[in-house]
Amino acid sequence: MLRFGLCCLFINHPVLFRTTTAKALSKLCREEQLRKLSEICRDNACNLLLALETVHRLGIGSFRIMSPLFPRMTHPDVGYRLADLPDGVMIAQALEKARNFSIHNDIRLSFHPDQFVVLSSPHTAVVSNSIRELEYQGRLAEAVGADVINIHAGGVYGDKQAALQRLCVVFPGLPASVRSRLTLENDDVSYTVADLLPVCEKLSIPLVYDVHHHRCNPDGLSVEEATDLAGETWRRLGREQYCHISSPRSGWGGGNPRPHADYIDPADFPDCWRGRKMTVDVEAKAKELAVARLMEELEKGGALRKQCYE
DNA sequence: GCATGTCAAGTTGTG
DNA sequence: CACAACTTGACATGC
Repeated sequence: MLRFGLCCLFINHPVLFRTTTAKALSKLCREEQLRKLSEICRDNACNLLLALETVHRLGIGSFRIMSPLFPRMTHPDVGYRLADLPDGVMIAQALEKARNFSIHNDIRLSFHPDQFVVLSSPHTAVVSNSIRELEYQGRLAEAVGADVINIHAGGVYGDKQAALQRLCVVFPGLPASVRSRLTLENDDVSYTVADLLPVCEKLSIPLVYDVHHHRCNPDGLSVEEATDLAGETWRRLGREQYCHISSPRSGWGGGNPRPHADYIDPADFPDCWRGRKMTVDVEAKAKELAVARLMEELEKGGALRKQCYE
């Protein structure tokens, strides 16, 4: 019923994603740049399939694809298109293989653009860069068959409603590949589930509920209420709910609860999530080991609980 | 070889 | 006002 997701990386399996920097690229002529990028993109596209095979073998049902799968693709100086790369065709075929594998084995795929993608910014340059990055992730999501591109609502700039309004104005101008996949996630400093629900309703997009962020940045809703309200945004679109879980590195008593721990404390896993049909991304530094341990512990806990009742 | 500093981008909160 | 925290490890550089 519950499907667990791994975020981007492995710590115990030889699946490595390569990258490069704009600075390093800028020292090369265009032809050399494209040759280098082509190799990296080809390796990463092949490793994506390896990553999916590995999560499938581990019994993990979802995978978040790292944003720089094709590094610096939207960079103003060194950006490029797949068609520009010597191995462009082979790379597209590798993505197609990853797509077929995920469909055949029911592995749900998602993207999570990082903090630089801000649709609520009052600065037009920030917004247009964000749109460019989203377009890139939209094309990628289409190619590999990912159904979610999840972002935060961004900054507040002293007026939350005005910021959310800007986001709403930008949304209809996004390409269909992005609009049909875009989701909003509650964050740990600014936007809560209560803040985002009206926006998600207005735009007809789902809300990704991060329970750790909710605990860091509460809004009066209980975990169960937030889960149900967020769940409704998925249900009415006929889609499977998506949530995030993590545990605080240094516990909940004092200190900063925001940094993520290596593993998930099963006590942080909401009881009301058990047995639901949904995807839960595990945001933990021990990566696939943390997903495996959480799955084990929940099974054990479930069994123990059952014994208690009997 | 190995250690260390660097990396496109935004925003907030702290010192 | 400047800087670290978000999060993050691979790459590039320099010894």
